[in-house]
Amino acid sequence: MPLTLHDTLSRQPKTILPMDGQTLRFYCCGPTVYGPAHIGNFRTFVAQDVFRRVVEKGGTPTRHIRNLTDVDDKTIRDSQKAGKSLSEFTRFWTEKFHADCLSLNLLAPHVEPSAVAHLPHQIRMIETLIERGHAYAAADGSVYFKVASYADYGRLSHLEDRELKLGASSSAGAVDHDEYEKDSLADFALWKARRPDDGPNYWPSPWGEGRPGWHLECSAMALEYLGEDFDVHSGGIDLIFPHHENEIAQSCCSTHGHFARHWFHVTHLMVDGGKMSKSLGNLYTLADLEKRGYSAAEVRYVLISGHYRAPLNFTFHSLDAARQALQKLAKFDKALQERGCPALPATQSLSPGPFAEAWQVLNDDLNVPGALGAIFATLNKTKPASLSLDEALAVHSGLHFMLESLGLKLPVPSQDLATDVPAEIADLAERRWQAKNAKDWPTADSLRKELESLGWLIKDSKDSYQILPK
RNA sequence: GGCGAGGUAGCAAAGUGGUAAUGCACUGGUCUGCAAAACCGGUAUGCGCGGGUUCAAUUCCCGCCCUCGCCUCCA
Repeated sequence: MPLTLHDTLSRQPKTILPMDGQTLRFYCCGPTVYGPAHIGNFRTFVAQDVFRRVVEKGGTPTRHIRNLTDVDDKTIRDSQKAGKSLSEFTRFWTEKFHADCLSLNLLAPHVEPSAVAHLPHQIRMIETLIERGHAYAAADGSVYFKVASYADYGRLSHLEDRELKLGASSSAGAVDHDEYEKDSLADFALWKARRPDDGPNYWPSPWGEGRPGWHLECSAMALEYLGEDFDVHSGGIDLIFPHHENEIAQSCCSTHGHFARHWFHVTHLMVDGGKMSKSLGNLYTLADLEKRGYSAAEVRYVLISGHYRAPLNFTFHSLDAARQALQKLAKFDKALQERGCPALPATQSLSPGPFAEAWQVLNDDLNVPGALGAIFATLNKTKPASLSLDEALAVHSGLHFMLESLGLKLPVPSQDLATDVPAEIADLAERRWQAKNAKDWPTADSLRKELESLGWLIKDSKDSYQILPK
């Protein structure tokens, strides 16, 4: 079953097949490591992760590259503010990022190149662009890409006549005073000449000391690790313009390739119906949510619970819903285990089995919410206790095939959570049990109420009872 | 102003030219001394608004309203 995915460039759904017939090569724009990534950033990375998992589950190996932007205005500014060297500063945030990725069950990219580590590659690309007449050095030592030299500029973002429309832009007046050297307002920096406030963060180049422009790193690293031509390029929807537009221009002008064949963009996450922003106080990191008692798995569930091309509204209620949904899956899995299935399939599941519909839906433009719906529909009509062992094993294997495709790890069912019950609580519970057995309902009920107010719930069964944290 | 995405039950969110998946919440039942948990049910005559096409539209077409994103370095 081939995966189809919407392509931003052609605005059409396209079948995803590796152009070399073997490995699907794809590049994702990674984070700028100057602070903790927020859940909006992670919506994109999680969507890319599901994409990779579905491709691999479908039987196609992948080569996944995701860069780290470890030199730009923000990293330079904030590292100096923190009194740290750029590399020390970005290493710290890179490690934080990796820890979050691990918590969210993101598969590590095959290569995670950093901009600073690929300066020669970027310089080489600039030299080629200058030789071919697509770039020019300004008097101050900066180098710019000449947008007018590339006829196809604007195809991705559909802004063919950008310069004419600049007057309508609200930010048109905010021309960067440092970029007055440009021939045209539309031209963008490939190399930025050293400035006093860069501190010690500059490198030598044929045009003098300075640092690479942001757009260039992705082009250079994609070329290095994927070649001139590769299958899929991905990022947040905000990167379409100018970042990806510029990447296409640089890459196509410095090689003879077509660059990425397919563009996969993930729509932004909204919070409480609006944009996430620090000033509104609704910008959350994974750590913020964990502090409030939510697990990374629950966050992941919320992030994939909307289609990647539709805006998704993040709320705490949706986190609570995710918790219950995961519990429902976990309880079903437990029931299968009680029917004789192993905790996890002995080997990686190879087919969706009874969840074929969910798998099919998932392969139609990565419709995760549709797939989740189909999974629950199958769940609701399957009674583990009434299955033969073979049937149970097929359901179990299919379920895990789908969970692996979505990168969902099941929590421990809440009633199985081992908790330390304080002696005082255990004592109250025991007294209530005695009262109950003595049919002294008023005493039993008041003790149960007391326990509840202390944060503990009692779950009775025939011959015993369980104490659970509320 | 230009380009793009979206408006479906209390919340979230799929989907289809023939009468609306799924999760949460709510609610009825079974069970229980009563609860909780679990299990079995129920819950949008309706899919932003107004026209049109059609035997039939939430789904196609036209117009309008609203929300969100981008328009030079924000995933």
